[in-house]
Amino acid sequence: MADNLAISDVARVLGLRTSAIRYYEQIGILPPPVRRNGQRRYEKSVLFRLAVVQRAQQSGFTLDEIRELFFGFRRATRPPKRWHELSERKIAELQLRMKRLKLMQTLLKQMQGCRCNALEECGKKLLSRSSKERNHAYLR
Amino acid sequence: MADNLAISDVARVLGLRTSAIRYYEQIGILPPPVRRNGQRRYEKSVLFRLAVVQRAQQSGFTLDEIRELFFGFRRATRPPKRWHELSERKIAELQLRMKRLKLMQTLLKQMQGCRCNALEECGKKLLSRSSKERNHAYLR
DNA sequence: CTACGAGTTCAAGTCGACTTTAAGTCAAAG
DNA sequence: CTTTGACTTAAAGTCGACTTGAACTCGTAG
Repeated sequence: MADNLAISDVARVLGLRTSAIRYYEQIGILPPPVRRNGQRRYEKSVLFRLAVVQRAQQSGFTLDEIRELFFGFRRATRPPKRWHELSERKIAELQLRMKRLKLMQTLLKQMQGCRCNALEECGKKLLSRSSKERNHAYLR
Repeated sequence: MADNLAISDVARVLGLRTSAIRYYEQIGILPPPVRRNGQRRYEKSVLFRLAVVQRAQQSGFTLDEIRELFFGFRRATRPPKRWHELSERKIAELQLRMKRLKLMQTLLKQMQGCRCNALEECGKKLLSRSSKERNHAYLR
């Protein structure tokens, strides 16, 4: 696969629409690429960048967060303190998210075991738990 | 805490706005409650239901999925086969999501270690991996 | 020369999940 | 009585993340 990819090539590899790629450029997730006859030509590195963007989105980050987190500082200059704090928070957030997914999984499994009141019982647990959590503002 | 909760009580306990609760009723996530002088009065069970809804949302389920998954069959009748399959898929989906969060966490940690090209390298790995995955349509 | 396929821009449209606004009802307090 | 505060409805608005549509420009193939 050569460099100088057309926008449709990039789209195909990543499973995106070309409109999404233009949109990313517009909001500063992708840098404006070189042009040939007015058309965008990309180098391979954009594919790696987009792959990270996709995964970060699947991890629940917004495009604004992604821009900040991954492209918010000049490479070759070490991540500044502000970024370090941000990522530290995000790492903790991911940890919490994972715990919650695990709980959700457990609930679904319980429901499968035909514990038909699992829903209500689980709701009770969640409720008492979240009233505790609400005191030390944990997420967002 | 008595039964016969006003909509504002429910909202306060769950940390929602009243408008969200009315919206849930409208789209069938909550059953229409009894009314007193035209006003909605809820029993405690609605709190448990909403707690589950919130967690499911945080786990990445849409409201449509939540309605199907959790309120899509009459309680007391054991979950039908169709539901069982659906939840089986959702459980697998959660597993995949968790794996991805873990990967994301690893990436962030690598970037913290000032491996400033971690981003590009990680992108490469993700890309080669996802071209494999695309063959056995894994999610959605 | 013209027709095509792929690209371009800019503005407007869509979707999910709500929120906001406007106008109205009701019971209890002053 | 009138005011207050909490509720009601229906319709319109918002936000993020794109998509769609209309009108246009290219280079190449016939």
